[in-house]
Amino acid sequence: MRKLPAKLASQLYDAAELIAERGLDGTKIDDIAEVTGIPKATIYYHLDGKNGVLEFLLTDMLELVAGAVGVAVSGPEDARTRLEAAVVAQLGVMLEHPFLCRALIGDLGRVTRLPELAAAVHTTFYQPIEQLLADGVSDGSLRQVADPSTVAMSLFGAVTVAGLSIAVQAPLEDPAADATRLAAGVSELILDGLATRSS
Amino acid sequence: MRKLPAKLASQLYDAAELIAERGLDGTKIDDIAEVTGIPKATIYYHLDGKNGVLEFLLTDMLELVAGAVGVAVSGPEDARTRLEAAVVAQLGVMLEHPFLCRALIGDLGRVTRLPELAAAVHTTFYQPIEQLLADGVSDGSLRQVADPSTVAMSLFGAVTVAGLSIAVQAPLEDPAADATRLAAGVSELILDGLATRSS
Amino acid sequence: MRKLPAKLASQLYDAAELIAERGLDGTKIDDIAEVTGIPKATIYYHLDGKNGVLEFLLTDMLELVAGAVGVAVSGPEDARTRLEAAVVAQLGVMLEHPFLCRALIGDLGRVTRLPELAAAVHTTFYQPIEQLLADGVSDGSLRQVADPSTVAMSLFGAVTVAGLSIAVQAPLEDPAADATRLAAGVSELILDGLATRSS
Amino acid sequence: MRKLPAKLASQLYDAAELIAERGLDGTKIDDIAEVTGIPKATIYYHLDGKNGVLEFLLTDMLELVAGAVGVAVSGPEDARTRLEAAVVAQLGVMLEHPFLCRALIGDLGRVTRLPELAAAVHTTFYQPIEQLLADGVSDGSLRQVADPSTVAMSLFGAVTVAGLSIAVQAPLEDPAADATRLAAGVSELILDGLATRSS
DNA sequence: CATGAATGAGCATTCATTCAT
DNA sequence: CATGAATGAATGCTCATTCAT
Repeated sequence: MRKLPAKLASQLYDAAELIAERGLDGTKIDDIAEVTGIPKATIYYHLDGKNGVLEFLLTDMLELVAGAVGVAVSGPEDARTRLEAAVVAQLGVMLEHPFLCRALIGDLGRVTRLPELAAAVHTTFYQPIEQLLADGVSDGSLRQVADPSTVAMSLFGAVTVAGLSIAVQAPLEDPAADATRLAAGVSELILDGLATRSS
Repeated sequence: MRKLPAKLASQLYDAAELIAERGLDGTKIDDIAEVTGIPKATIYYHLDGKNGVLEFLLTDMLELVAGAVGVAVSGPEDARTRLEAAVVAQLGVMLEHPFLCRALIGDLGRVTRLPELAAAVHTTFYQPIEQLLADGVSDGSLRQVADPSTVAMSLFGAVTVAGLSIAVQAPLEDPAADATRLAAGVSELILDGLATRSS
Repeated sequence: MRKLPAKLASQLYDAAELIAERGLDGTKIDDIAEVTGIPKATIYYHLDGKNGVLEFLLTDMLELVAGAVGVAVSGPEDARTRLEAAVVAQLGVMLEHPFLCRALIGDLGRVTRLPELAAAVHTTFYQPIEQLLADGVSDGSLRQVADPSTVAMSLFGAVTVAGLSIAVQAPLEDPAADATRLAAGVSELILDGLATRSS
Repeated sequence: MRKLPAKLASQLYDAAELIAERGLDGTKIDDIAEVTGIPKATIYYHLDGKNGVLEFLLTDMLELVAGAVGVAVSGPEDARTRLEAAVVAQLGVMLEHPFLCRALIGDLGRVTRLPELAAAVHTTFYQPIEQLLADGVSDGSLRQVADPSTVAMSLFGAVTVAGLSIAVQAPLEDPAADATRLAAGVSELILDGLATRSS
């Protein structure tokens, strides 16, 4: 599992759509070899089998998300603002990589079973939210909730599912714009809630 | 694909854990035959192969969810109250059937590829929410949001992921209680939001 | 293997085309059940499985051939004339039952492996010819050949293959007429040979 | 379906007897793998499944026959002589490869269903005869017959069935000698016929 | 380094056959 | 007698993976 050459890496991305469409089990190494143009044995030479391909692809995307969200989260603003930024960041990456995104979710079971990926998913998606929640209580920009853990999970779900629902659709014209719009809708929900204010 | 006898149906449920744990592709028909006690050929006689098993199992759960949510949604109360009830209902069924639930999510990609299931998922989970959102605006119990479709999706995500995060854990002591608690946390988020009120 | 009711027998013939087309191994009992309209289990009740179906069908045809050839062979005429009549008779039955005929030949290997059928084929096709050859020498209507056994085999081949080549073709308009014409050609060959007479 | 290595090809011939004895359907790929010593998966790598094996085997034999008959047919002699030579040639190859020969006939139905084989059989066996018939009329060495097509078919049958009847028997001591003897008998029939000459 | 060739291990699916009613 | 339901047994084929070159 040496660090694979940039050229191969880029070719490998062509497999994401396949995997998103059919799942990893429904995708033969031969198929991957065909769409990427990389000989089957060469894939094996550089990566650790089929799971290795998925791992490579997703690790890559997770790093992207982690990076973008990391930046958003570590800004100087109050937690509420940073939360909004984080939502935009996550959705931005998701919509830029819809196939990877779908591959990740479509094979969530398998991802769960690959220890490294499972951990990375947790670190990438869930932890920053939890942190922001705590920060928000400290700086007064977010409410104290009764069950922060549940809320963090729900937040993650709210953002991710919204992103997915778009990612499943045909190639987007302008992913960045879509991400912003989507983020606005999601943020509205998670910040203000749905209930009407009695007063 | 005749309507399979009640006895077989009940036996078939014993396969859910297996599928949840390993994914459908990681589960051999032989394994299913073994844990359920149904001869392999008999499974094939009644169902359409491995996918058929999953389809049967999930269809069943979706009907359960649809039923429970349907009751909650069609009550006489205002939309906000019904929304809360729906959340409780969905989480209730999810926590009662954690394995089916995990199977559903772990193989989400496949579920998407099985047309009937995909449609059922949509009808079961998403549509009632969308309806409630509209109702709430009418009866004044819920805010008008800028992008109802995105919000509905997010809501669905918030509830479902929260439920899943619990379902993944070891067998629950008291699913009903957990569902109620979880629902409270989720409802708090989706109704009131996270932002502190300036006034 | 009781004597099966006439109605079933007639229905069973509808399976001949299937078997001719796909071979017995390529034909599922379910297929046979479907085209004949006889429930699968009923076929088993009356016949001895799949081979039983073939055996029934072919036995029937062999009896027909045996009968027709038998009549031709046992006439009062000289052997040469009776040989011609036998050729007409065999071809007549073959062309009347092209599907059975093709089934017989197409699965010749299997037929060979079913002892009763193998014997019946020998008795039906080969023995009468051998007998006529001997008769002809006695009554002076046929030449004495060096190797009667080989010649009998060749004769059988000449007649049968000619018949088959026609049977394979689309349904015949007038099987009897075709048989007569075909028989004339074959008889010309086997009686007069191809060589030009030097004197 | 790459051109398979000579070594494999030769090993594959060991499967002919099996197929001849049991038919292709009665022969498991595992059996073929065992007798040939070629791993099952390797057979699949080089050939197109079970049918592929038969196709390879028979194609090979047909080429042999075609070659031998081709030589006989294209000699400088008159058509009658060449016809005799062709008969010897065909029978020669048949008796040298009794198993292939039996496989061909035992699964004749299947052969018919494999387009390439069907065409090859026609080209190999039937066409040369038809040609010779025409040549013979031209050079005066063979009689003009009323229905050349039927006669060609019969000839083909006469030769082939005679060959088969021998091929079915246990391994021959001296195939070449047998072929010659057999050919003599067959040629006697097809050249001179059976009828006694009135004068 | 890269890869064409080869293969071990695995498994879903089929289907003939049985038998209780 | 006839048959719908059930299943034991069998097998063709796939595919991830290896390795010699």
